[in-house]
Amino acid sequence: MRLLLVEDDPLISRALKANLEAAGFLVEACSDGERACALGHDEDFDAVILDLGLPRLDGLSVLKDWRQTGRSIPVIILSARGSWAEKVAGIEAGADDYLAKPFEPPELIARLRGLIRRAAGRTGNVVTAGRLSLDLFRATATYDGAPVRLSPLEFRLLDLLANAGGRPLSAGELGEHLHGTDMLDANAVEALVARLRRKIGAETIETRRGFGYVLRGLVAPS
Amino acid sequence: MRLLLVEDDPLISRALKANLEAAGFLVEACSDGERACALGHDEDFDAVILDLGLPRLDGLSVLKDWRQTGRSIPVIILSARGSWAEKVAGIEAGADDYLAKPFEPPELIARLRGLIRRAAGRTGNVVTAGRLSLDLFRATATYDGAPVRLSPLEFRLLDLLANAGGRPLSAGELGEHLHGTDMLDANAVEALVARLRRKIGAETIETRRGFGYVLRGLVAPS
DNA sequence: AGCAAGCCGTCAGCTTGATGTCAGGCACGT
DNA sequence: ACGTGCCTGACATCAAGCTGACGGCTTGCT
Repeated sequence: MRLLLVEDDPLISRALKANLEAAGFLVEACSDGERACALGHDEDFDAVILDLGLPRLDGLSVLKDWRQTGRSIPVIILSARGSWAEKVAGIEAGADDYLAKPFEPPELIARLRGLIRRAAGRTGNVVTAGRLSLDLFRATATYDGAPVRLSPLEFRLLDLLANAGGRPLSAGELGEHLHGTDMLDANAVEALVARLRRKIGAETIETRRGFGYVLRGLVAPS
Repeated sequence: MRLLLVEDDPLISRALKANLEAAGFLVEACSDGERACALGHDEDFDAVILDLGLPRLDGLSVLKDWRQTGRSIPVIILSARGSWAEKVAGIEAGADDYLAKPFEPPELIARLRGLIRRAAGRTGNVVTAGRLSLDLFRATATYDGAPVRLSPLEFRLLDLLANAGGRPLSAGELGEHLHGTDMLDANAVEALVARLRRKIGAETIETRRGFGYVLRGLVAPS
């Protein structure tokens, strides 16, 4: 988990960095708005902690710039001022969360985890659908956090559903894509689905009679 | 924008509801955990405002239940207690945001807008006709925001009407297009329409005696 | 090689929801 | 008022899907 910490007060920055690293994050710190803006564009972070009072370029402006150029990194805003008008401005600028100083590091960490978990569904190789999460790159799956052993076909089936973005895929379609050459018999797919359901929970794969199968609770990867 | 407001204090609930409605939200209020849980499962909301201290079923439990069963509705938690341990628990249970009482309604509204905007993610090609909306991509429909289960033929029937751009389609025409090969009996179409009306509201499909059927309040997709 | 384990296509029986049909009942246009 | 055209509740069918069982195969280990 790689974080960008943008905070001009060196004391706070250092303390926070230590805290976050202790929590297992990889932290990149920077202290002015322009550099933050550039880093946000050039590198990939799982989340950003953004202070509002910054030299050279205000935090809100940095955020707006990212959002306007399509960067969708999760951003949590820090501010010394606790007025709700501030918060509103931050959220409207596209922040994903807001935290007023002073705050307890554990809260920040919890919020970061929440943000990252939620953002994971739409970024990179991890897709979540309800209690299931798939790492498409490493070909692994977890259910309720516990790893699940999936056979190759089972995994590809889930992969297809996950990448369908909510469109129901019929047994026919699935069979076609699963078995490159000939179409797999529809019943074979049904059997596969049955076996999968036993592993990852029946509710995860929803049947839409006449349409096909859909992953329930899918966070669309866009 | 349809909201579910879960709050047991009738005073707060009423005031908040008024505020939110003034802000243009459609608000459904309920005051106990079990009902909230059921509503969250059965209907579709754009976001949920969830109080923690609830009779019959605690707010956190409600939230966990939703998350475990794959409901990914944005949830913002309210709590009288402002301890960060509380917040952490809420966020780890899957809340998308947290607000401590007392708070200013405008802040709640701003946060809600932020949440909904972020969750909106992918909408796809959606057609609306009055209180009905059809997602042609996902083959789903909602009526007043609540999901409606449609059979394949029902869905295709609506699809045809939606793409007719206001021209009335006779039972004969519909029967022809619906059943690729032979023409479907006109009465079969009538029966289909009847079933459909029971699901999506009688006023949505208008009968033009002698001409056919039209979707009322259709918004052209192109 | 010999054996056990795991993967996966096929079958057959069963459950459930989808849909065509029928027979009246209602309503609108004249 | 009257006669089509439309609406609908009930029913009969039937296809879509679900499962448990089985057996052929491949893989890995001894």
